[in-house]
Amino acid sequence: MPSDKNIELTIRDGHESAPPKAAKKILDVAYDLFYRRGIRAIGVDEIVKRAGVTKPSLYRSFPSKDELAASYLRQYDLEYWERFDEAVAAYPGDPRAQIKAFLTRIGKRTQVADYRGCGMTNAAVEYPDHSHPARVVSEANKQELRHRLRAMAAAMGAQDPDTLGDGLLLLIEGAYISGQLFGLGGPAQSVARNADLLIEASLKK
Amino acid sequence: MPSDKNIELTIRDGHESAPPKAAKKILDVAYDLFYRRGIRAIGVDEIVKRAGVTKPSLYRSFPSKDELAASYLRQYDLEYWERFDEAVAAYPGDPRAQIKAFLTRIGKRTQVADYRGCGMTNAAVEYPDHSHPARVVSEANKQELRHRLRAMAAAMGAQDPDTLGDGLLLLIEGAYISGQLFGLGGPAQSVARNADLLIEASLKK
DNA sequence: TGACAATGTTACCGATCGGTACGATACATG
DNA sequence: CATGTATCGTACCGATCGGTAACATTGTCA
Repeated sequence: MPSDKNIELTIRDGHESAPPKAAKKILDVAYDLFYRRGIRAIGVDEIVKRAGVTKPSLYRSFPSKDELAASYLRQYDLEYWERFDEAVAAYPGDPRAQIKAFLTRIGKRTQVADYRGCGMTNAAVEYPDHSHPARVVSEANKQELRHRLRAMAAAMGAQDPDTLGDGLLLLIEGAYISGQLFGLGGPAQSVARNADLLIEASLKK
Repeated sequence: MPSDKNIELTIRDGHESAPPKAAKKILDVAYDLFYRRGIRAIGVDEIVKRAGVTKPSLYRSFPSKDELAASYLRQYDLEYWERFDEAVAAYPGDPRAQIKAFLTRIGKRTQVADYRGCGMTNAAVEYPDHSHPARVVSEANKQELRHRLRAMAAAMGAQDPDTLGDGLLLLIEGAYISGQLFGLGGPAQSVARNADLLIEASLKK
């Protein structure tokens, strides 16, 4: 589900001129394959074959497979915050409703066969080395998520905003993982309700 | 941290007689390597080298790398429920305290550099294919965890036991994942407190 | 000592891994 | 039209992947 916007930002840092058309096709295919089947599970040969290009084309646009994986995650990051900001924009000034909307959406997404969870989370599991290009992007995304959740917990008047923000983060990560572990009917479908219960219990009385 | 007990149960289904000594060394090394660096990241050559054995020895005890990975997870499963049952045994008849003890332990374990989360969860992320031998073991472990948590939620008098049990599962999975994502000082350290808040809010008034 | 199971050794297999050298081809601009 | 530039495809690289064949060696126990 990569969008067409901002592709150039994820390729070669956007410093070069117009990005080659092949690069977009490669990134689109890599996005789909990396997300659905895992980064380590996909070889560059399969990517170029499915993209209808050749291997040298890939290495002209991306310095390595690891960097291609990082580009995939940068694209994922863009779309992630788009979804997040949609939920925020839907309920201006009401962080509790924003969280509820975001988690309801996550809960729905998990209830589909072959749901694969969060690409960021999965990449971090695949690459425990903190210096790996893909993991760097992943960790930055999660740090940002933590910041936002803690800020929203504070804005909704939590007794201990950091604890509530972290609790929401745990529920979200749990939903990503259990969504792909249990499939339909799994625990992830209750993430929004559990989050709301936790919020209710964490507000200043 | 593989223990010496019950090894034979995870090798060749335990139907044969005494397990070869080489098999234990192989499984121990594979356990450590698979857990710390990931299954896909480790080749059989590295396993046999670190175990001080040869490749044919590995394939005499394990039919394939995939089955070796499954054996690793069966061993992990044994030790997992040992830890779980310890927490249960520490507070007989008090499921809420049992949960609290288990989650406190998880929270502590996550607060160490290079924490790698749950081997079961990680394996499921590495192998999205539901028919993979390693994933079969992983999914069975998670189903069992869900059963137990829902039963405990019912035993502690939750208004909606299935929702609370699933909520606890989400928090636990979130702790495993965020533990390896954030390292020291991450959200996982608050898993026990958040679980207790959620429990409090979920009990029949 | 004989017998057997377990392990070791060495060498090998085809497939795939990530990555590249190099010449051909399209294309825009003068 | 010519010329340079960028993208293309063919073919190839060494390394590693999971897995095996054939045979020598060890250790144990009767």
